[in-house]
Formats: sequence, structure tokens, C-alpha cells
Amino acid sequence: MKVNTDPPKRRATLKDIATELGVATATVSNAYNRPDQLSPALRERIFEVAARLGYAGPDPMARGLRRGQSGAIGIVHRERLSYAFSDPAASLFLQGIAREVEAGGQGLLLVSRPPGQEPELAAINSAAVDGFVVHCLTADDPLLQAVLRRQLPTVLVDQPGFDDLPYVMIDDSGGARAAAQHVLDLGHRRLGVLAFRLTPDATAGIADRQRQEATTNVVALARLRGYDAALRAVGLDWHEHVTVYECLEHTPAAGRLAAAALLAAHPRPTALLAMSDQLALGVLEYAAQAGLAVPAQLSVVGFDDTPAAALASPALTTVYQPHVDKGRWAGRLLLARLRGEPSPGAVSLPTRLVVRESTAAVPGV
Amino acid sequence: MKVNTDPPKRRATLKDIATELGVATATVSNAYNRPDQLSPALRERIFEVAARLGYAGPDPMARGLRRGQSGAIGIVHRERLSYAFSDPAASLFLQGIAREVEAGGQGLLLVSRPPGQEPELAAINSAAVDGFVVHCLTADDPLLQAVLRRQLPTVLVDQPGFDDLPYVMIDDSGGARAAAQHVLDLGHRRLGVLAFRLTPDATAGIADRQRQEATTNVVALARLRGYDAALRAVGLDWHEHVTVYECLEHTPAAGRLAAAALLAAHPRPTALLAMSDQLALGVLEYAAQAGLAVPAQLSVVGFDDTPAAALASPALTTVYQPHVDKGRWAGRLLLARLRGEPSPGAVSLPTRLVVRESTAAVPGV
DNA sequence: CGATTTAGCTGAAACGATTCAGTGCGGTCG
DNA sequence: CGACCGCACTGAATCGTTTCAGCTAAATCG
Repeated sequence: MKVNTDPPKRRATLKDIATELGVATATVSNAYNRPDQLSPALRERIFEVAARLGYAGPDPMARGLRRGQSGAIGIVHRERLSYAFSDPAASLFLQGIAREVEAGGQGLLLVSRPPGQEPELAAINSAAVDGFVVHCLTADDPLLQAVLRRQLPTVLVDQPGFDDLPYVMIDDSGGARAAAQHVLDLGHRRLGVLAFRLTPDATAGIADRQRQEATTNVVALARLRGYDAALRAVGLDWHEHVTVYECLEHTPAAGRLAAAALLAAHPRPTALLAMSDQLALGVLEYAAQAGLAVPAQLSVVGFDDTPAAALASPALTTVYQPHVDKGRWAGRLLLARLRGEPSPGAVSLPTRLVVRESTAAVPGV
Repeated sequence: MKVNTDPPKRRATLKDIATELGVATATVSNAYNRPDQLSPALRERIFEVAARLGYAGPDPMARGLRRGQSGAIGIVHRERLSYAFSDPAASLFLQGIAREVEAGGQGLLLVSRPPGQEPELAAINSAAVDGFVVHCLTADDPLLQAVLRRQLPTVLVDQPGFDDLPYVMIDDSGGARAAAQHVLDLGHRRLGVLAFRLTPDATAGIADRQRQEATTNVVALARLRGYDAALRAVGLDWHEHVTVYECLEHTPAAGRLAAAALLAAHPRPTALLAMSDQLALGVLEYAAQAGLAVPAQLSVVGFDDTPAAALASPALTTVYQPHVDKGRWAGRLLLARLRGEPSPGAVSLPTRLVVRESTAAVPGV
């Protein structure tokens, strides 16, 4: 199929077609947008000329400007762009959003976070979208601030209400509590926690009491509280029994580092609770390499229940969270706002402990 | 941080700020785009008023219209939108693109393929992007046609030159040949192939000679040729020794179906060559459930070398292809075009057979 | 000191479409 | 037969920016 080559200079516009046919641009526009407003015959001729001139339909930008909408929804998160495809949990979440969004024919714009000074400004301010789904972890995150400034319909993820925006969350503290309770039930008393960054300006390492209390990351906070609740339930003091290591990245590599640090302590923790499977997998890697048998000598619990958790050896005990559903709800909430339909202002989804092979009774109990 | 609430009606524009300050809109525009064109003092005042009015910077759409660019690149592929996040090979590929694109601060627009009549038209024509990366499998694909009509810089993936567009491919036939040769070397003589759809209008099932010859899917074709080359090399006739099953989907479920059909034949194939790991994993599932020992009774070879291949049991013998690099090159080629920099017109990446545990000598040889 | 440059700002024309209030006009209704 | 209606189409305003060719006044030069 030849696509046309006649006017090598400028791209054809509505007006070109209009003048070519001696009709008004409004009519040509109608041919594309309101077929019922003109005679089928003329419409046919318009398309014919359009094809001949290599006109691919109304320019998205011009149409968007005039109509005030763009047909895409924006996804904003703290991590690098490629993280969307490399992190299993993020992928599942996005898959959920995609499912909802594709039905409406909207596109999904992943906004990037270039390394510059004010990264958020550039990319977020210039994203041509009808609304945002924001995944970030503190209310004062500049990313979130930039999104709010756009004053577009927005859905928050993993972060409770702010500026009365709708949001989707999971039962972080419940899941964490279940995880901790599980290892406590197995007799463990010295615990290590592999935590996310507790504040935006985190550095990797053991987080002391003061640091823990400074936590602004709402997800990390909820999970720490959940773990703590389980300790309290059996009358144990948090700071006496658990050490927290703050991880910067969200990868097995970071998990290995954390494991090394946590397991170097005396007395050594007998159970490690990770805030993500990626971190927990790193623990498994470290244990294997350090000759520590899991679960005989060390119990490990993850969070997320990503596919890799079940495939790991030993299979990882972890906390399931409905990533895909979380994405679907985020998509649904946003689409509902865009369409002006009523929708819940908040959705909270359950978590569930999945016991596999990486946890066992503490030796000698 | 309060974001402003004064004018609940309309969103502030450049002009609002301009009149508020008694300056020209051009000056306000310059404040954002050409800081050197006005005094720092005035610039400061402009930002101040902007903040007060809740102005988040120039409207992306208007700016895009005027400037003729949008700051995003579009990804088009044949599958559903969510496939980008659910298929491991696709994810890796997109991860590669993302890596390249994020550095430039561009966004990534995944264009969806709504279920309607002329799906491509709607979404592709209205995507506000500066260029496209297209992953499709036949030159006459309406998707590709629609993209071409847009006359934007475009990079093709897995599909060789068309309309002299730059493209990125892998050595499909070489990889396939290596896979087939591997099982032939092991003594296998009855082979089954789990192929992608050979033409757009495919139906699942055994593909007879005529159907095979009708193949328009360039990737499938190259791989079939590669398998064939290995057969020829040892003097075997293709149609006599191999059965091809055409799979519609790209999932383990489809692989199970295909395995069931191929293994029902008499004499039964002793080796199955799948065009993707997802399909091969389906074969493994089927074999396990049917009580067929792999590799003792059946050898299986995949394609892609996705992470799951190494984790499967038995670990899957497969053909490695550099998904991430493929994505990076696609991104690089497109960005180069957008910037008017010189770049290769075509990139072809190598494949490599990875022998694991799912292949073994044919019983009795 | 007059001529020339420069900084800082203005006015208005695009950019490519959509939309809304008409305008003729052939046909229908009572 | 006149009033009325709906069809098919037109004109012009508008969406929010960017950009380019000035323009003015102050600064610089010889």
C-alpha cells in the first residue's frame, strides 16, 4: 500500500482537504467526528481526498487542546521508568491498570523521571494526560505535589487520603502482623526486618529507634506497626527483639546486603521479615551463599507473593497482596472520575499470609 | 501545602498571569521557556503569581500543538495492553526501551487496542507522540499501516525493513536452527513445532503444508526456515519429520493445548520445539500432568530464555535472545531519528542456544 | 556627543482542530 | 399555499501556547 508522497514539505491538515474539495473545514471535521452531520457521499469524498493527501486524521494535539482531553492516563511513581517492567510487583499492578484502561481505549503514559534537578516538574507538567495514578510513599513527596498542581483527576496508590483524593490501599499492617505472628508462633524471638526507605533522604543501614520514629513512608510505617502489634500481642518489646535495616533499593541485591548486616549481629536473628519478596529473595541468596540453611537455621518471610516467591527454593513464605486488583481498582477509580461517574472514594484490599517452606520452628524449641 | 482554590471555575492560563501582572503573554511564556529573555526579578514575580493562581505551567497540549512535539514516544503492538506487563519477553523488551527513553525525559505511551471495529485507527491516530516503536509481525498488518499513515519517525521490531524504516531484529533463523540441530544431534527424528500464528487470520491447530506455505508472519517464517535448515543439514525432509501446531495465544495454556494435540499423533514426536518459552512451559505442564517424563520421554526446547525458563523444572533448554538490548536499540534508533542524529538503519542481534535439562537423547539411541 | 548595541519587553500571527449559531433550501403538513 | 421543519453545510470564534519581528530606553563605543 502506497501511502502518498506528493507533498513532501508539510503535512496535510483539515484545511488542505477542505480547500481541495471546496468545503468548510467544519465539514471535514464533522466527517471524522460526527458522521451524521453530513451526507455519506461527501464524507466518502473527504476520506478519499484525505487518503490521497496522506492525511491520517485530526492531529491529536490540536484536538486535545480544543477538546480539553488527551485520551491517555498518566502513571507516576518514584522509581526509574524501567522499574515498571523490571519489578514484578510493579508489573502486576500496572497490568491491572492496563486491563481497565484498555477497555476504554485510553492509552497509558508512563511518565519518566529524568535525573535532572527538578525531575518531577519537567515530566509531570508536560505530560499530556487526562488524569494521574500516583504511586508514591510520602505525602510531602515533590512528585505528588507536582501532580496535585496539575489539578487533574488523580488516584493515589498505597497512600491514604490526601486532599480528599480517592485512593487504593492494601491492609499493610494486617499483613505485616500476620507475618510477624507466624514467626513468633514458631518460637522466634530475635527478629530482623528488611524495610523500605523510611524517609526520602534515607541511607542504607540499620535504623535505630530515632530513625524508626522519623518514618514518613506510610507503607513502611504501617508495616512496622503491624509487626509491632504482633510482638505486643505476645508481650514482647519491639526495640528489644527486633532490628530494622533500611534498604534503598527494591532488589535482591539490596536484600543480600541487608541480610549480611542483620545476620552479623549478636545474638543473630533467627527470623528475617522482608517488606518485599525481592528483598526476601536476596536474603535467600545470601543465606545459600553463607551456608545458612533456610528454614532450619533461619526463617524468612517476604511480602507481595510475586510469582518468583513460589518458585524460589525454598519456596518463600510471604504475605500475599492483590497487585492486579489494586491496579484494576486504581484504573476504575480514575476512569470513573474522568467520566463523572460515582465511585468509592477509597478502596482497601486484604492481604493474606502464605506459608511455604522458608519458615520453620526456631532450632531447639 | 495549599494549592489554591480561588478560581474554582476555569484553570489559570498564561494570559491570566499576564493580565494580572500587566505584561505580555509572550513574557510569561519566556519566563518558563527562555529565562534569559527577561529580568530575574520579573521572572520571580511571574512564578509567584503563577503559584498563587494555581498555574502548573504551560498546558502540554497547547505547547505540543505549537511546538509540534509531545515529549512521548508511542509503543504499538498486536496484543492487549496488559500484555506489556504480563508477558515476560515483552516486559524485558519494554524495559530496554524504557532505559533509553527515560534518560531523555520522554514519556512512554502504551497505545491500547480497544476491542472495536477498527481498533488501530482510533488509538493510533489519536496518540500524542513524537514517534513510534512498532512490534508487529506482518508487513500488511493494519496496525502498521495506521502507524505509517501518521508519518512519524518509526522503528520496527522483529520485522525487517519496510518503507525503508529502521528496524531491530534478532537472528531468528539462526536460533531456531541451533535449537533443531540440538535435538537432531540427540537423535530425535520425530519433531513437533509449537508455532505462533502464521497469518493474522489463524485458527489454532495443526498447520498442514499449505498453511505453512501461506505464512506471512515474518518471525514464524524465519524460525520455521531455521528449523528446516537444521533438518536439511542432516538430509531429512521437513514434512516427513515435523508437525507444526499453530498457537493463537502466547501463553502456557496455549502451549498445553498444542502439546496435547502434537503428542496425540502416531508415531509420537520425541522432541517439541516451541517458538516461545511461554509455550514451552505449557508443554512442561502438560507433560507433567500426562505423566510424560521430561527429558527422558520427551525433549522440549523453548525460545526467548525468559527468567522462568531457568527456574522451571526441569530447567528449560531454550534459545536466548537479548530482549533488553533489543529494546534499547529500538529506543536508541528512535531517539536518534527524533534528534536528527545519524544512526544505523538496521540492527540485528544474535541468539544463542542455552542447553539445560529439558532435552536428552532419544530413548534407545 | 551622536551612533550603535543591547536588554527587556510587546503585539500579533500562527499551530490544527472543534463547536455553535446560523443559512439556504427542498419537502411536508394542515 | 404559506408556515414550518430538518438536512447539509458554512463562518468565525476559540482552545493555550510559542515565536518572531519589532520597539524603547538605557548602556556602550569611538
